Amino acid sequence: MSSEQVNQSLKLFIVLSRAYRAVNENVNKLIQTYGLNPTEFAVMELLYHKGDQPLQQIGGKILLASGSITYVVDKLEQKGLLKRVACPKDRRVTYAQITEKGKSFIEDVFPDHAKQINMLMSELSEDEKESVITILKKLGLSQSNFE
Amino acid sequence: MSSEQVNQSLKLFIVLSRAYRAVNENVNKLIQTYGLNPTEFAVMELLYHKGDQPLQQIGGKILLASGSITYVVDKLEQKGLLKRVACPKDRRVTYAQITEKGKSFIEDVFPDHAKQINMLMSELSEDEKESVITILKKLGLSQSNFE
DNA sequence: ATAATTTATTTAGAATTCAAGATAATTTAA
DNA sequence: TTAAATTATCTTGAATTCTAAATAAATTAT
Repeated sequence: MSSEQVNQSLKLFIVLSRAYRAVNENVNKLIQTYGLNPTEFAVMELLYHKGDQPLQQIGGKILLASGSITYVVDKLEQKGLLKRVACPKDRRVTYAQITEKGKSFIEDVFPDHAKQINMLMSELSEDEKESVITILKKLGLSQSNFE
Repeated sequence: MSSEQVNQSLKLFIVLSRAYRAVNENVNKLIQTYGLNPTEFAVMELLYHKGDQPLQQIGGKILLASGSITYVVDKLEQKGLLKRVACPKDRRVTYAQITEKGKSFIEDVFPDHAKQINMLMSELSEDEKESVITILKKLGLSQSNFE
């Protein structure tokens, strides 16, 4: 393993971090204008696009500890954007389910949200996007080899 | 702007987020073994590689609010890894400066740290790394156009 | 030179997250 | 069947981050 190779990997890590944080900071500012924080918005997107979710699963999908899920779901429930629904088959399990108000919220906000994200990516050509998607997907998936 | 283009951008955002978070989670586990948290480690790396920094600048470079810088620098100062040095030319400014202990710490830890990060990137070829670096650099730099 | 504005750091308090343990339900194994 | 182990959620307390305001110094404009 050459030291040049190591340097290239370090550089990749730095560039990946900077790009993600820079994009994410812009996306987070967007989300704030909807009156939610990024975690809350992630939960709403998940429920809207993937349907009801056991609380447990939410943690896995948006990378959040179990205690934090309770907190976020409490807040969204207070805002009327989702409700807890007991699982009839397994009484340990609680589903988070989007409400009508929650559905309207996402439907109001999401089309413009997507366009704004497209704007943030507008410096890249379609081919560049395609190739980054392919390579980063590979990189992301490989990370479970190192747990 | 076609809806296919928007979908591609959304996909890029998701893949970028997942890849970053997955890699970062592995890197953070590494850093924990050194007895620092990721923010503290980032400050130490910055001081080691880029020399003394006005507190203000640290915030810009590792994306941290001014109040948080005070907190992190306090902790590193308590651990003896850096010290505050007054700027003689501008008495508003305080520099963070790495101590001998801090220098030894980084020198002990960094070579292996870099190798481990290289390992985390080992699923990608040199060419793939090169092309992601180029494209993500462009993406990252373009984000200031949207502030 | 003085007042107003800007810049750097710190303080204070709130929000968010995590880790560890508590509780409750289910499953497994003796 | 009962005990032990596992799984899901919630509670608690600590750690980390943010925002906004306070303080202090420097700069700009009158």
